[in-house]
Formats: sequence, C-alpha cells, structure tokens
Amino acid sequence: MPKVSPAHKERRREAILNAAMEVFITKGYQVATVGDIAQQAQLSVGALYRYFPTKADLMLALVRERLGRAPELFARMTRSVDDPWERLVRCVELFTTALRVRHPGTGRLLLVTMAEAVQHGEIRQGLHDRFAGLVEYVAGIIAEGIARGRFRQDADPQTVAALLLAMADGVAVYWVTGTPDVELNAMGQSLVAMLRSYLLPEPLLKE
Amino acid sequence: MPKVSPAHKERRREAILNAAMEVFITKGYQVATVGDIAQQAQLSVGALYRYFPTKADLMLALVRERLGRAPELFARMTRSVDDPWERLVRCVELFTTALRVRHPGTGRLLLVTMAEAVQHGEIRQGLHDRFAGLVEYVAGIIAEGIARGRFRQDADPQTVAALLLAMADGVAVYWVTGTPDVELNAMGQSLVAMLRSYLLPEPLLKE
DNA sequence: GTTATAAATGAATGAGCGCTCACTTTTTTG
DNA sequence: CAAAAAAGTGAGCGCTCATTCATTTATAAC
Repeated sequence: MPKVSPAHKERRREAILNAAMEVFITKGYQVATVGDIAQQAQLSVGALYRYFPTKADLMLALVRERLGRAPELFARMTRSVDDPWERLVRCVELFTTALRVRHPGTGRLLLVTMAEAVQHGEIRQGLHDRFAGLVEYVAGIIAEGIARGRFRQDADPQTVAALLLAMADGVAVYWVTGTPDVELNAMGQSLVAMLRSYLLPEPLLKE
Repeated sequence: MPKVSPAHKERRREAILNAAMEVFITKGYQVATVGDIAQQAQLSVGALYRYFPTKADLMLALVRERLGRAPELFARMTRSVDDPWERLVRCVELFTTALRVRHPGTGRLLLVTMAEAVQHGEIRQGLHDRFAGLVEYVAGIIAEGIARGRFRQDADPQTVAALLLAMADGVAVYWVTGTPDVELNAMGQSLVAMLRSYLLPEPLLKE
C-alpha cells in the first residue's frame, strides 16, 4: 500500500533535480553539498537519498535529462523549416536565444559537466552522446544542402558541423563565465555571415 | 644568511608549479589535494607551503603564468609574418600544434580553470585577461587586413576575433575531454577555408 | 477512527582535507 | 669545524561532507 501516487513521486523527483541544477551551476559539482541541494528542494538530506542513491547519480541524471536531450530539442524546434540554409540559421538563433532566455542555466551546467567529465567516465559518456547527437543533426542539414546543390560541394559536413558546435559551446562557456565582453547577438550574426560566405555559392551571395 | 641561491628557489618554485599543473589537469582543482601535489613535486606538504601560502594561490599562479602568457606567446610566434592573412593562418596552425604537441596540458588547464572561474573571482579575472589579450591581438590582425584593403571591409574585427577564439577554446575543451571524435587538423583546415571565404574578397579566392 | 506502511527527518558516523608547527636536516659562512 | 639560519618534515588539529539509520510523521485503505 503505497502512500503517494507515482505522479507525486515524479514531481518530487523533478523538484530535486531542479534544486540540484540550481546548486550545481552556482557552486560547481564538488563544492555543492548534498545538504545545499536538500535545502534548496525543501527536503531533509535523508529524504533526498530515497530518490537518488548518491550525489554523483544526481549529476548524471542532470547530464542525461537536461543536456542529453539537446539534439532532439533542436530537431523538434527546427523541423518545420524546409530549406537547409534557413534551418542552419534557425539553429544559430535558437542557440543564442536558449542561452540567454529560455534555458539560461544550461550553459553553466555544460561548463560544470565538462569539468567533471575529466574525472568521471559516465559523465564523459553523457557529454559525448549529446555532442555526437548535435553534430549528427547539423551534419545532416549540411549534407542535405550539398545534396540539393545549394551548398558548396566540397564542404565536409561532419567537420564543419563539429567546428560549428565547438564554437557554439565555446561561446556558451565563455559567456557563462562572464569572461569576455561578448555581445551574443553580434557573434551570432557574424557567425551566420561567415557560414553564408562559405557554404552558399556565389549566385546567392548578391543581396 | 640565506641557505640557497635565488636561482635554486626559483627552480623549486617551477617544479612545484609543474607538479601542481600535472595534478590539477588529471584530477581537477577540487579533487586534487595538496598532498598529491607535494608528492608529485617530491616534497613534503610543509615545504610546499613555504612557496605558496594556499592551494588557491597555486592555481592562480598557474592561470597567470601558463594561461595568461598566451597573448604574448602568440604575438612572438607570429610577428615575423607580415601579411595579415598569412598571420591569421599561422595563428590557427599554432593553436592546433600547441594543443597536440608543444603544450598538451594547456587545454586541460583551460578547462579546469574555466570550471573554477565560476566560483573564484581572481581566477575569472585571469581568464578574462587572457581572452581579452588574445582577442585584442587577433582583432588587430584583422583590422590591419581591412585597413590594407585585403580583407572584407564590413567585417567587425572585435566580434570576428572573439568568435574565432571562442571556437578555438571550444575545440580545445572538447578535444581534451575526449568527447567528440575530432580530427584536430581537419577542423583547422575547415576553419581556414571558412575564414578565407569570409575575409578575402573575390580576386584572391581563385586558386 | 484505526492501522499498516511508505515517506521524511536529522543526529551520528567515519573518512578526508587544508593548513600548522615543533622538530630535524642541510647548507652557508667565518 | 662550529654555529647560525634557512629549508624541509609529517603527525596532528579542526573542520567539512557524503552517507546511514533509528525514529517520527503523514497518508491511504478499510
């Protein structure tokens, strides 16, 4: 005879994950304490341990459920656009918007996760999956553009996609560190301009 | 009446910094212990504290002396090249080579430093100085190229430079995490190709 | 309302860490 | 060689933290 409904348990689990995210991105994984997270979730330490067996499991769940879903999220948000070039531009826009507005914590989570990945194999795997998924999606867009004859024929989809995403994450990481005096929108625009000159053949350039 | 020469003290200080770098980049700042570093330096814990007052000071010295000198290093290594475009290409080459061959630990140090910067103000400042210095140098190259009429006139040196360097560091971070299946040279070549199509006006493109 | 049982609590446990300091070793100087 | 003083040692202090568990509280079923 269970005391609460599965739905209630799921809601509490989410609350704990939200609390963990908040604490991890403000203090970093190692400095954050389980007590901090319990307090943020308005729970006791013991109760928290009924939902996640260790502190590391909390982090891993965050990596898988908050970072790991980026590829499908991007795919869903840009599926409606047919033209490969437009879809690429949408991706860049989506990224800068998400970073600033919709999911401002995700950039910080990415940074904390990268730092932890150096040591923790499962976390490294989680990051790998996310990046590989994103590269695959973007490379697909580029490949389609090439196939349709709209993009420069000698571009290597995999490499360009990886470069693009490394840049995106590089900007994200620097942005959340508050390190450079970066204007996110200006960088997005320059990136699009650069991509356009590289990918789009001459006839489309005159505008 | 000092017991050892200043030169000897300086050599020991360097040895400790080398040990700290090795330990920090394999374990991360928080997980690394002062005991680890002392052991790596073949010294006792107490002796180490005669050279650096706290663990945090060790990290800070590394940030300033290993990361902070990147701008002058880049300037020195590319000064001999006169043509702005060639110098830009040299920078990209330099970066990929340094990452793989000459200073393989620097990428990891960068990642560990970024993670710590979230919390630690002085470290954040150190990172900021490094990035600002690099942006300034690269922006200078681009500005010169524009002034000489060799580069696209509507390019914004600051933004393009920041974008370029965020990409470089993004690649570095992903590379050291071992996350994507990245071929560093291929990415460097694609980057140069992209830059060429963006920065160089038509007459120079035909080759 | 009673009871069975899941959920929640938080003090206690034990391990580990940064840093100190009373002491030992080494080197320089005269 | 003797003495002074810097350099080096490492056990120990005080503290923090992840995790546990005996106990209390809340809920659902009847």
